[in-house]
Amino acid sequence: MKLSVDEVRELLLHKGLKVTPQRSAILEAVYNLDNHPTADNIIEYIRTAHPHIASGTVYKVLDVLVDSKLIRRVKTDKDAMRYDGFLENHHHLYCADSERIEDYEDQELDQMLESYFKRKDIPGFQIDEIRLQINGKFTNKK
Amino acid sequence: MKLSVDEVRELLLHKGLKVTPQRSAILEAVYNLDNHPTADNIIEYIRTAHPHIASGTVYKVLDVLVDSKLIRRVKTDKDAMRYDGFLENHHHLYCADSERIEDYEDQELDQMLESYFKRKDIPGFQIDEIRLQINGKFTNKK
DNA sequence: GTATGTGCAAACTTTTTGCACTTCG
DNA sequence: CGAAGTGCAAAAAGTTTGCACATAC
Repeated sequence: MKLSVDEVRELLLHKGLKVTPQRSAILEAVYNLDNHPTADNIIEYIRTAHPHIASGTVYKVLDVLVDSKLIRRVKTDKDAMRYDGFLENHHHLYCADSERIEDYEDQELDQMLESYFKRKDIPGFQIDEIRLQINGKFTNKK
Repeated sequence: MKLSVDEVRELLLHKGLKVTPQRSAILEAVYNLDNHPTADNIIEYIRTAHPHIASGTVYKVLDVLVDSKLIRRVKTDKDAMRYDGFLENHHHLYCADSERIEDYEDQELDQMLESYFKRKDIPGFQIDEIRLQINGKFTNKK
């Protein structure tokens, strides 16, 4: 998924956020880096075009983008948080060896889970969303 | 799940690990603290009985225990890693508001997922295990 | 013009590391 | 006894914070 600066601008405005060059660059970076980048990956990527951005700013902007649901945080077993610009509901394939994370989308699976949990109530818990962590190994090269 | 020091000793020996007071105390702590504790929670808990344990040791031991599959790391959206002493395959209920995490076990669900992914191959990926992150809100008090 | 965002640097939290000393088997 | 584990303290890595200055609307 590649987005232009204009499309990114639209996304920000649509959420009622002020459009700044930093926000545009960071949002564009998360969408265009498709490897579920860390904050550090994002900073490095942005600095090629935008050398004076402060890392504190990147963290602050990432928080804003997560809060307004333009991007998501991705859980990992490692220390650094990773980010995800894929908007539709989806799951993740994790490979512990390579630390590679790929998106996995499957509507049939989502429907199956939805009808399952509609039937099978969890006492004392109200479900917002279900995400699968599919752990295993990639058998192809990237 | 409450374990005695002797049961903990057995678990360590069974994995071919040397038994030390620190390892026993840490493993016991992870099993007996049922709130998916952080390293800090574990240190605090152990120090009541074992005041001189070094935090570096706790981190080293936790790594060993995770490697030998006696405990698991639990992914969260927050900074601190959490640990889980529940051995059987299970899923997690997450509440972002309260940071509470509960275990969720359901064999019917596991069977459904297993047969689904047996049928639906993911090209280029070999599945080891599937875990659900069920995000939502707890409606009862703890 | 004003509320909001950014840069910078310092601080903070969590985790890792190196090395001398200790302990388990 | 020897290999492996521990304590300690220092440092690394990732992230947050406070405040003066700059910018979007």
